[in-house]
Amino acid sequence: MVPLLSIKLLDWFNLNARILPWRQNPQPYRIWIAEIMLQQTRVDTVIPYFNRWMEEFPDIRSVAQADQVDVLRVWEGLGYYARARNLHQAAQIIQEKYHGELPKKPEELRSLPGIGEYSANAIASIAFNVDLPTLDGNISRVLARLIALEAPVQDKISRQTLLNFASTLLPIGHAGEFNQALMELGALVCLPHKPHCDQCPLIENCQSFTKGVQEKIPQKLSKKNLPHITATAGVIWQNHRVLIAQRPPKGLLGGLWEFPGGKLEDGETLEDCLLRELKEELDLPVEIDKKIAVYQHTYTHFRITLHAYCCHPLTHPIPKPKIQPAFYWVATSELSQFPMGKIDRQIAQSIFKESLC
DNA sequence: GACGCGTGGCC
DNA sequence: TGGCCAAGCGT
Repeated sequence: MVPLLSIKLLDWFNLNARILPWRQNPQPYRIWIAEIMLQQTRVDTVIPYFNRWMEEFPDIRSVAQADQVDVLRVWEGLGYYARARNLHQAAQIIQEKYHGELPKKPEELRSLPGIGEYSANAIASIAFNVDLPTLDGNISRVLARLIALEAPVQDKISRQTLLNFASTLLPIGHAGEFNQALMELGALVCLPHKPHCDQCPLIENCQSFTKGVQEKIPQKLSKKNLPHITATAGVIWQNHRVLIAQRPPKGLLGGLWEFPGGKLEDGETLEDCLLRELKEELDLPVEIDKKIAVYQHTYTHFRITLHAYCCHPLTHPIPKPKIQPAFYWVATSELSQFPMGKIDRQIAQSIFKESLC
């Protein structure tokens, strides 16, 4: 027996579902890639990345066989780069352990790097129509409003309550549509701010609307203020080439390339900071020429003001590529081949276009 | 369980 | 314009 609420939701979804690339041709591989890209990322942002990914990597084997630099290059700009590294690793595991086919069992999906509780059930239900509920930000908000859940949805007890509720609503044989319908309703109607309750197919079932508390649910957790750091980076020139370094394989912008530099310490001038960092990282004394630009950027957990300078080496021999940390001297025309975060890409663009220094 | 992890868009 | 996110995962 399918609850009336679920019937209304599925009917609404049939009429209002957006046409999206991964819905046009819902192969398990495409669903998997879409789910990973959509983690913490808007649909409009994902669409061009998804399409380009499918051109570069049409199947799991092509991902597994790719070099990490090519995977990161396609991912550049999408953020949370561990997703790309995990996708790459997962593709290789699928090749070796699952004969190149995405596994269907939720627990096997869950064991792959980058696939957690949400994604395992989302992929199993959407790609393989396994009858399982799942919780993401949208679904949690929609369900919490339906039952006027006052506790934060992140709480363990809340999550269990919402998952149990979802289970009672789940239409057997249609879990994939049901989960997508809840997410779509959350994305298009049951918005975090100013939800469009007048357009909602579930308005008669919504305890929050009845009580007029839909804007207060789900309860928001207070956020901490972001610390602010100042840093420097050097564009070091030698024979019409510049030096770029690869970041450590994990952590912030892991595996991406950057112009070397680092954080400003207490009582240090910007120039002192840059000279110290280049000495520490590269054992390279330089002359600082002129400032290129100052960049402001906000990451998830801190803000940064980065001062970029043109530099020239003072000694020979100049450093040669090593293994980890790797670094290269590259022509400005080659910079686009190396995946970079936002700030370093801006620096690379400006020195390429304007031939600075 | 808390924290680290990107970016672009919104008002 | 700065704060607040937006289809979470790994440690």
